[in-house]
Amino acid sequence: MVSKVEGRRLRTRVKKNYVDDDDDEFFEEALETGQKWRIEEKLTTPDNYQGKFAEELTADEFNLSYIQRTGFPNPIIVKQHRGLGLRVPTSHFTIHDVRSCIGSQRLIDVVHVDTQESTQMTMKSWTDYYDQSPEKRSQLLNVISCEFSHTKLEQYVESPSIVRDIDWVSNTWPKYWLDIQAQYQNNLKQEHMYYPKTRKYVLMSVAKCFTDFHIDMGGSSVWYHILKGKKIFWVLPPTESHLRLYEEWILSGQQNKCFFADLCTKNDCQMIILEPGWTFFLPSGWIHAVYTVEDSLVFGGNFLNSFKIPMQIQVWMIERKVRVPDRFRYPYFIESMWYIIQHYVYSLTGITHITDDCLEYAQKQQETDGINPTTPINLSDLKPCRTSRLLLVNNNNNNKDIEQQHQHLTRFELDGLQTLCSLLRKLKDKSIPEDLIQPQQLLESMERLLIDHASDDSQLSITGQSIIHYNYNHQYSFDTTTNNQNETETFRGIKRKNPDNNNMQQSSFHHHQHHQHHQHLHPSHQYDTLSMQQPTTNVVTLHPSTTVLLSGPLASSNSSNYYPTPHPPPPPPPPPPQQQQHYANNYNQYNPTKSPTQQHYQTDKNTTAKDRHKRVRCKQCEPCCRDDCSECVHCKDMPKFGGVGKMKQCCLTKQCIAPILPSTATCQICLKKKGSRKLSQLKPEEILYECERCMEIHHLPCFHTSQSDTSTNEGVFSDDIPETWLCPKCITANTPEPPLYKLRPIVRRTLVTTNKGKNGLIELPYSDPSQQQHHILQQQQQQQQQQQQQQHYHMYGANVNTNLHYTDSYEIMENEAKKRRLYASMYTTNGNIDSSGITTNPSSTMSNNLVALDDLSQSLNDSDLYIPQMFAV
DNA sequence: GGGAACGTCGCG
DNA sequence: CGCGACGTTCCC
Repeated sequence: MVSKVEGRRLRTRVKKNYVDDDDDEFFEEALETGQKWRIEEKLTTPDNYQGKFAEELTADEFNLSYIQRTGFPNPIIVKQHRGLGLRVPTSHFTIHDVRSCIGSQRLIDVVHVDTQESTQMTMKSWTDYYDQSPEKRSQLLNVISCEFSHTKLEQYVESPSIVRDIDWVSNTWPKYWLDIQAQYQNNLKQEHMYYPKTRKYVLMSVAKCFTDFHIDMGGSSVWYHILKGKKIFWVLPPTESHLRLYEEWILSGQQNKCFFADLCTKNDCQMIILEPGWTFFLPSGWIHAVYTVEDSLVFGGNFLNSFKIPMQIQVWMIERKVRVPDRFRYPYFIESMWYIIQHYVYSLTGITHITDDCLEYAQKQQETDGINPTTPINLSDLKPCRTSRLLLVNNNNNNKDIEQQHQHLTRFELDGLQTLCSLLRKLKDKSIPEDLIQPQQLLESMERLLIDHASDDSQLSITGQSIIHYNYNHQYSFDTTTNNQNETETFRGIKRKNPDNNNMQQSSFHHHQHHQHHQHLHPSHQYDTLSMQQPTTNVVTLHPSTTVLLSGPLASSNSSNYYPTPHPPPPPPPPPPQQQQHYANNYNQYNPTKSPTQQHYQTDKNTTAKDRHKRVRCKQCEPCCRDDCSECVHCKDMPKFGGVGKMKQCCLTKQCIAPILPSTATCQICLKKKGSRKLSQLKPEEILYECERCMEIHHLPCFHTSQSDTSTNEGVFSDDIPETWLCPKCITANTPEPPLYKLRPIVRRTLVTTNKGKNGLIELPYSDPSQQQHHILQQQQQQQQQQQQQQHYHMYGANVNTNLHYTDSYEIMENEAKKRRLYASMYTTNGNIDSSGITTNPSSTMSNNLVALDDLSQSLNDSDLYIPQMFAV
């Protein structure tokens, strides 16, 4: 332990309130005497970090009422996540599954732990690195900023419902921007970010990774769920003195000389050890560092919320002051604030400041999604208007009604919104979203509302209900408990008269006609701080841990123009650009309006359903082997969980990662069926490959016998989907990539297990016996005394899936690749058996017509005609 | 709600 | 082991 931080004098002096940046002898002294600290020392001296901040709560206790009551002041640990509304895979989920879901070719930001600098690599390279034994890893690499919204992985992970209740993005950011993002997500040439894409991160860290002290961007709060591995956090509350000290520490640029927590007293910092299965919540502004004890897989997300506004703004100011590059700051921070006041004004008065186009788009989406075909508009989309006290008085309501209907705001919200309004006033017309009508009037409305609510009763504000809650992902939401009862009364006025008319002349969306729609754009809208420049990197991923990068190469980069300008809303969103793309990119796009494993195929209008080749679940991957979660919308509909069984859809957590060809799939040449044998039991020449473009299915020998004329080209095998390639024929013909919106669905088949436990009993994961009773009663009412009588319900047991064999999706693909190499070594291009026999060296495949994706990527470059997108690294 | 695909079981 | 009847799952 370096003595400088042990000295009492230093600790007492850090307590002083710093007034002047330049007058900081203490800090200089600490840095001068400092030398590179060693993490091992910090790990073995937990006594130095004895702060008592973190609270351990149950999932039930950490609810919205808790936040309304306390303002979420301290870190929270929830050890049993059941009841949080959190959805995560089982611990059998691996980073290879992550790779299968987000794509081998996906670029991810990787932190070099030694320097805390960040570079990019493909997901494939990352898994190769991770697979090495710790001794063989030449350096410590850490992935902490892989945002996976709009990929296939999205469906397996859902944030805790408390987060979704209060998160600004989920609740107030116009949905069409999210939809546009979804369409562009997998275009590697398209880097725009259309909303603060910070909701779902996967963190993959090998043992001994360390992330130095930092504050999450924009003062965002965080949730983490430790799926595997163990993490150690050092956390410090965002007090004035800590923040000041932190600022200086960052500006000193000498973080490696000094372990930040050692600048404070032992009661200022708490060391928290997080175990697998735990969920951790860190409030806004907390200064923290993280150490990874063992290889770990963590899911998490960053979110802004209305209970932490002053701290969010303070951190935003600090970031400005210490010049954190825009790309590492919370994107659209100011725009988010405009949207949140828009939402508050709307929720409290019923007046919307969002353009008609946006609302119309939301309405159309509802219709096309078919979520609620009988109602023209999603009711959770547009909350019933809460009547403000002022309006009620104006409407001559009596006092009793007023008090009953008045929506009380918490002190945290009132103070925060006050601060927020003053900031927006100061910024004048900067960074106002263009889809806001009359923003200055909106700001005034918000300020008037704050006066109106100044005397709100903090007790009455604890409602357990979120004022801003909007169920952003309705169809795939975990909890469907937020149904609105007040629908008819509130929304009777909502109807577009001229849906085809692009000119916004109607004001029928508004309950209060003093709104001037034709002035829909504020003349002085500007995007000074966020105007778009052509970026130089591929996929934008934000670094939630901003400041650790300050000393890196990116710190000096001019990225002030990193984010795109949000254009006026163009609903419906434009179709994605028609570019040639390799399936490695397309396949991992997740289209939430379709079945979650439907990203594989193109649609051809000329082909009928009969011509299509369907896919079935592999029955080996982690999701295939799970039990029904009992909590998702599909499960809740199932009769065995008390539902009516109308949806008849597979559990959302059980969507197959690596769907395979069905046993009825037939080779186009020899007409032989695949049969019921497992993929692993097939000989190399017996494996069927389906071309992702022409959809034809062949055995490799059959293909090469029949296609000797195209032998100059090589097939490209998928790294992510079994039994899939891009056939040489399509490469030669340069068959165009079908547009994304024509992606063809696949069919999944029978499950590998039923949910019948021992003795045919069904296990129900109820933690509360009364809830269980309730469902049994429901069941009995619905089913009468039919054959259901022999079904008994048991508490959820710990012995889940004990007799199942999980196979890593990577294993499946590796197995396939091995066989391919074997095949390639045995057969020459024209299908004759090569007398040289088996070759184990993979590089020998280069001499054949079959190469793995990676081999090919080495032999071609950007200008190659066939699959240019895959090399966009 | 139809119906394809597939698992299970009994029979030969 | 192959076959058909039957039940289940779940895409459409």
